[in-house]
Amino acid sequence: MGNEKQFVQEITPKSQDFSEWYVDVVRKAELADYTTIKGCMVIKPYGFALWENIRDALDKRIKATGHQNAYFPLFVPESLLKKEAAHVEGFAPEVAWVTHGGNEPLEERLAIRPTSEAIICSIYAKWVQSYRDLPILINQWANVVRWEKVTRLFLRTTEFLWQEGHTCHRTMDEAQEETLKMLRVYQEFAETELAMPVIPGQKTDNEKFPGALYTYTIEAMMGDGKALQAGTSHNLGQHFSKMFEIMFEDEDHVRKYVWQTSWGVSTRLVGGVIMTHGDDHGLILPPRIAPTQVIVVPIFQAATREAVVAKAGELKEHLAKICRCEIDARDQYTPGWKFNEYELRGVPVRLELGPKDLAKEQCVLVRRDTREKIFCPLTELENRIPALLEQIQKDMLARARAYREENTRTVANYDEFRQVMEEKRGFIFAPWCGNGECELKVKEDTKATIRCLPLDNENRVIEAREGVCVRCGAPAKYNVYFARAY
RNA sequence: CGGGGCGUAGCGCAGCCUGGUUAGCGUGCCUGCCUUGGGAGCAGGAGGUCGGCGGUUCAAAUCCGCCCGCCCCGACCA
Repeated sequence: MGNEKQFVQEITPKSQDFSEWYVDVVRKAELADYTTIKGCMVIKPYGFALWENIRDALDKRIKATGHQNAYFPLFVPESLLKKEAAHVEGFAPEVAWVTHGGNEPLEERLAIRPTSEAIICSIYAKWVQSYRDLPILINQWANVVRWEKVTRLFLRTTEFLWQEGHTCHRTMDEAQEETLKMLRVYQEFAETELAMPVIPGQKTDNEKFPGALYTYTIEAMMGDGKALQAGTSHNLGQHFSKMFEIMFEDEDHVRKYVWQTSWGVSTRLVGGVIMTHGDDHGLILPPRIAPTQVIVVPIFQAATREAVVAKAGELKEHLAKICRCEIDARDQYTPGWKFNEYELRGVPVRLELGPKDLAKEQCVLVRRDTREKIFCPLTELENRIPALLEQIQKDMLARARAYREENTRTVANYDEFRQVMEEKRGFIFAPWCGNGECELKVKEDTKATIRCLPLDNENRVIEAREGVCVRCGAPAKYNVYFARAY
């Protein structure tokens, strides 16, 4: 165990410095690294494989709900970006501009998209003529650029990858239905695939998207008790359609503006997965998105090498048909080294096979999440592995949910609110009067913001029937989640 | 963008205060032997514009100035 102690020193313990722990894990698990460009990271093959799995799982859901993928330009002419006032105001400080083409100054400078509402709306205006053209249900996977002052690997980088859905509808009700449908898609996706429990809710006016009528969010709790906005879905109303003149002639011969939505999640989710599940040994990846689900580590001496490696290779070939399975038979690394390496990388299950196992026709399975060892007859592997992966996925979600519940508190008064936010962090579920000024004051006092107004099963914001605002004492309108956020 | 910390081999660091041979240590890397059930051992070897630019000096990793990057804490954001 002395060796383990030494190894663990390579990663800053979570409890000692969560931020350092996070950076250590990202870099040592080879998810990403810094580059020579400020705020821009390189997503390394292992990190990108993880992102691809996340992307593919979500892409299936986006298509299953009737959307099609398309691709729009990277550049947004300044005149387009400026059309929607709140929108341009919100994004102005973080827009990167292209001013030259080769050596020639451009007549009009081009924004590199911080988000694509402007460019997409300008094109939708040409596509929509009749109510028969609606709805338009399009998604794009793209990179966007936001000139952030403070960046963090995956959580906030200057350039990041995401998907952005952009839809047009005939009525307000239809747009609202779409907005909430996609919010629930995000929730189901986060919980099923990422094992990341989230709270779906509505953003306050202070926190909503620039240009949106309503913004909805899924909020997750990270291992340090801070909140992560893991996805957003906006009802854009007619703000953009009016500015970009996206109009259709309805059945009643009246020309009307379309009702729009947009919704997105980004590579930030990778950061969320790390901070939801990781421990002092490194990453813990949910099986459904783990690039490698089972790593086979053969253990051998010179005399047993041939037999063990042959059998291990056979097992790997067999398992590769039912899961993402790899083998590491390199002999320049000891088994112990490999154990630590694959734990650091968060591989859900390790399969050890040594001479003793071979004699008994069994192997050792080790769960990454609990580090529990399980002896398994080789003949049962085919059944045990899928069940074990499912069990790990389920347990990870349950564990994350339990952690969130433990760290979600109610408080008796504002003094206690401040104390909890200072000492324990986590979420505070508290009554609020609905006044934005009150919200800002809380932020000033405690750095906590209202993460969301939670929704009931009918997707309605839950109104408070009793109680008074945790800060001002006025009658409460809503019960909301407060937290410090990433 | 303000306050603090850091920047020396792939990674982790010492050296800097008090300038002076060929810049060192651990680990990793390469070669060979040997090993392999929780980051093994021995021998040999390669690897550095000391973050960048400028200044002071006979002489700068070391002193001074400016800039860049990363981390932490605050103001803004997926």
